Amino acid sequence: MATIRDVAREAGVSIATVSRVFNQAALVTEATAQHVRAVAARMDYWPNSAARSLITHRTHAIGVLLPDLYGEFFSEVIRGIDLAARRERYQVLVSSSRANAETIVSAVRALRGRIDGLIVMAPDADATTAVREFAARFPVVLLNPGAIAADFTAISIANEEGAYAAVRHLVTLGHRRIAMLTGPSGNFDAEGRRVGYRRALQDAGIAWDPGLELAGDFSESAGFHAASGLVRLRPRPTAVFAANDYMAIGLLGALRDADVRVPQDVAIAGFDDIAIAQYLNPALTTVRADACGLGERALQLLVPYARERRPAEPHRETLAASLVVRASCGARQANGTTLHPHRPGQRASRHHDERAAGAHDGPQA
Amino acid sequence: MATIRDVAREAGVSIATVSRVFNQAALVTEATAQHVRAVAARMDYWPNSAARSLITHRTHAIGVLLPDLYGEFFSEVIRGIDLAARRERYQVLVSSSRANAETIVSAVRALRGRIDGLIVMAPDADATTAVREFAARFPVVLLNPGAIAADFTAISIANEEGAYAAVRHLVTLGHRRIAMLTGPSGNFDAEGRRVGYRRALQDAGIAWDPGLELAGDFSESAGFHAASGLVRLRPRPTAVFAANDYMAIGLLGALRDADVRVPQDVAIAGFDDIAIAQYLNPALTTVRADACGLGERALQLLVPYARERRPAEPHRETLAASLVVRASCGARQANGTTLHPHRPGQRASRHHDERAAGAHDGPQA
DNA sequence: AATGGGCATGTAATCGTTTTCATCGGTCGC
DNA sequence: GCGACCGATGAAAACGATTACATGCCCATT
Repeated sequence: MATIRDVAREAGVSIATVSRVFNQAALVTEATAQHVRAVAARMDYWPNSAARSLITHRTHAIGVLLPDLYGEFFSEVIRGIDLAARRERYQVLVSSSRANAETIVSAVRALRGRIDGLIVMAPDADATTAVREFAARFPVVLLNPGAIAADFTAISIANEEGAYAAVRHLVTLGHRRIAMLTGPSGNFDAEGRRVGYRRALQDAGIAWDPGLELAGDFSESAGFHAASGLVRLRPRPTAVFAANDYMAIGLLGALRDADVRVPQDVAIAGFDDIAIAQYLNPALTTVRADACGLGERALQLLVPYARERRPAEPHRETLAASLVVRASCGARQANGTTLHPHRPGQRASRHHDERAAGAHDGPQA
Repeated sequence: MATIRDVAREAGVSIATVSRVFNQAALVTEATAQHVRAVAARMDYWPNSAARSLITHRTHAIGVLLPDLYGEFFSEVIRGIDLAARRERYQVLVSSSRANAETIVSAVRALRGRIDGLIVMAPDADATTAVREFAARFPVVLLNPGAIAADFTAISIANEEGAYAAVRHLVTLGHRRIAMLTGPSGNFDAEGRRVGYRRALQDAGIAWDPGLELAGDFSESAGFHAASGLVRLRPRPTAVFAANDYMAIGLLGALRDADVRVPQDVAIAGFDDIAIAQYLNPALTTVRADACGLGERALQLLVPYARERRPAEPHRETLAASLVVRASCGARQANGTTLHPHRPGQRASRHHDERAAGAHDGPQA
């Protein structure tokens, strides 16, 4: 592989000149520049990034730390980050880890020196505290952290408002006995959604019943298993708000097996609007969380700090989550499972149905 | 940030010794080593990877080039790669690009010097030729390339055998008029599946009817739109094999709107076994392609070459694809949409139903 | 004609490692 | 008791770029 020295010799200039040509930095005669570029192209030269980052202290790469590379939500987040990174000409180094503090610290350590900034998905307190110290002297943006991360730069989904909108929708349809299938305790998203659920009940003048909060863990099987507990409740709830779509899907499957009709016997709403939500039968009413946009925005936020390699200043942003009304709650569109495909693409194109009641419809947090 | 020099001074040894301690390479007294490690830990020292790779010519990172970061298949592939990379202590640099040759070349160029090896998803001829030259002098593993990539190291899904198994299943159920919803022309996966479809018909003594091959592009909307053409065919096909699950899902949605019953009026089979296939109504009979395993295996294959930085020797591997029988084809499990959730996890755990008829059941290719 | 300024280019120091080779005790064999 | 050897450590030369500073050169100004 040709080095800058080879190119310089071949082009009859000094290495400084070659360097300048490749950094469009300074004043080089256009003629010289063109000549150098031609020689470099002929020799198939490209600056060695290790040498470059050794002296500049910049890698032009950002790291992404995720609790686990599983499920559509994460993959959409990565897609958003990648999209924005391509625009900004940054490389993306992904690293998943079990969500415990220890592995996060070791992952951060392994990334050190390879990246200019870091995006961390911090779904619980453990993850947040693990990067706290690091973030004090390095550009870090957190995704969906809880309130404890007040001194970070962070961006989150409007969990509470989204959940509020979903539950209010159920209330509007006449439901009074509304159960919730919660996410794992300690998970910030899960907590936010639970809070939104309770607030919506309260605002509707419905007394909160702890017996109606069924414990889940965001997995399909949790939704599946929750069904048996659900149908045993007396009186049986007429509606269920699941903290995410996967659980709603599991629940839907189990209810079908148990011959409980949705939405006639029980209305169901989820959260996330994963791609298949609209293809379920009945199509799932859910809250759309723009995971891709979340990733994109996180990178945008990070880049200026990454460029200067200074810790990000505390700043919080929230991405609206909007309610998507479909058939599973029995709203007027109940029979209108009509799909409106457009935007053809490779493998999976994403279609968006009619949106209703944005998160902003809910009361201010 | 402390450098090796600081640690050496503080520990009262030379930098060579510190370096040796961190590379567990050579003979250093255990006492010295412990002391150095203690000092390093106290100073929060970690070797600078740029300096390291400048001199060793190794980055301990591998690149992943995907046509687009969209859809579950890709995200599962990345997950597999990440899983294996973590075991091998390699970092993963992901880079998506439109699948045309030009952007692939520029992506490869941007990755150069940052990675020790590269995994390329090469769904068509363009992508394959674009990396051909590069692969001659750099470790590259291709994912799902077509036959033209004979001189590469590559690993693929048994598209043809999987499709064969699916169509044979339909034949076994008594179907004679079986349509296929194809993938984009030029796409290797799509081609392989089409070939498997035709061969299964031929082996069953069913004449091939070009009118039964409906053009699709792997998107849900393609499946949706194909429905109208399908129901207009006379006599109407009694079964449809869709080249991937997304199209099967779109088709399912459209047929529901058109009041065509599945599987009673039309049986449907897909390909990929995406996570939600089992939750559809009816649950989708499909071919399980182990995307995660594909990614894992690709990394395993790549690592030895990456370590030595020598081009991979041509070697091809095929990952079996197995038929998963569910209700959408009306097999005996038709009413048995029972789910068997297990393996609870974060967000999305993946459940596997009973498998039947592995790809190996099909005749040898 | 001498001086100064600006612009293009070159020289050399530097980034933080790894690694070759030299050095230096100490032990062993005789 | 002495040379050979061996095992631990150190000194210094890479690796391939960036960039501060020095150096000419040319032209304009006086």
